[in-house]
Amino acid sequence: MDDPVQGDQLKSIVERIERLEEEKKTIADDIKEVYAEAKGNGYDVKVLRKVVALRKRDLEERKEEEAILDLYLQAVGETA
Amino acid sequence: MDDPVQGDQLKSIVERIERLEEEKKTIADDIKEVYAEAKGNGYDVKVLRKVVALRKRDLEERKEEEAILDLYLQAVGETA
Amino acid sequence: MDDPVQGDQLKSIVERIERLEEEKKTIADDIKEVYAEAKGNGYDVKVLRKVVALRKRDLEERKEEEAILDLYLQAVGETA
Amino acid sequence: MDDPVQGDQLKSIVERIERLEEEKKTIADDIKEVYAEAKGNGYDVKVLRKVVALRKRDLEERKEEEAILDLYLQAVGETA
DNA sequence: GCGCATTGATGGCTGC
DNA sequence: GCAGCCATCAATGCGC
Repeated sequence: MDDPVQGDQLKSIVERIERLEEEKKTIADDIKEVYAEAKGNGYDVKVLRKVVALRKRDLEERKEEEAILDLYLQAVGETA
Repeated sequence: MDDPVQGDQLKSIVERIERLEEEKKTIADDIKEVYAEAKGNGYDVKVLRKVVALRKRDLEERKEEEAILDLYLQAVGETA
Repeated sequence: MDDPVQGDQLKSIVERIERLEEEKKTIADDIKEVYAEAKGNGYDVKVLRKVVALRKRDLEERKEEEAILDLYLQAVGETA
Repeated sequence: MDDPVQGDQLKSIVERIERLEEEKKTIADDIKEVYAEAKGNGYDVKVLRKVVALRKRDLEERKEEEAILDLYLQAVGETA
């Protein structure tokens, strides 16, 4: 641990994470801005969020069904 | 609502949000990757997370203290 | 806080929670048993879990759609 | 799989699991209610949770110690 | 100030 | 038996 190289590696890891988290926060703020702007244009934010969530869910649902289909196929025919 | 322009605006809003959320997810995945890589190099992820959280907290406290200091300075007639 | 009645109330709260958590654990164990039994009868537990999860998701999806429909109706007609 | 009896068995398994999961959810909701009620009576939920968690841990540790004690007793030729 | 939604942490289950 | 994965649960932050 006192090895400078090890210390540098740790430092590098932490800094990479912090950098990425900043970027993530920036994007999260951008999203908030879009909602705020939409609200300013008369949209109901709650509804908007529902729409986005529902579309996301639909997408996941579709993926999920594919996954279970694959499982069935494997269970029946031994091969994917 | 049946106004095509309004519909397009709504569509645009939803798509902008979805685009941003994808970016956010990409970054979140990057962060996970860094942790996974660190783990592969023998670091304790739990500890790592604590370090990051602690630094974040420290940073926020420092900002908070600066903000308070600014208030004090203003209160005594100094311009920050 | 030193009021015995207050102390008893706290005790009562904690005990109610603990009782409920025990019940919850019992049920969780029952679920495990069912899976184990199914496995003993030749069922693929992984597939079983997928089936259960998928059905749950379908149900939630339906509820979600109803919720968003209600929101739309409210947004349009002012009344639920 | 096309055997009706097998199909019924599968159905039965899934339904038993779903029934149990509903019960589990009911209890989880009851627990939430108790916390909410406690909050309404002026208790700090966060602290309450700590209390419950601590007692749980204590209980587990006591069991653990008993288990170790049993092992010791067996090791010296005593029957537990 | 409260409730909600997201995010992070923990513990349990499964597969190797 | 252990590591990785997943589901659950607690905590924080945000919006109303």
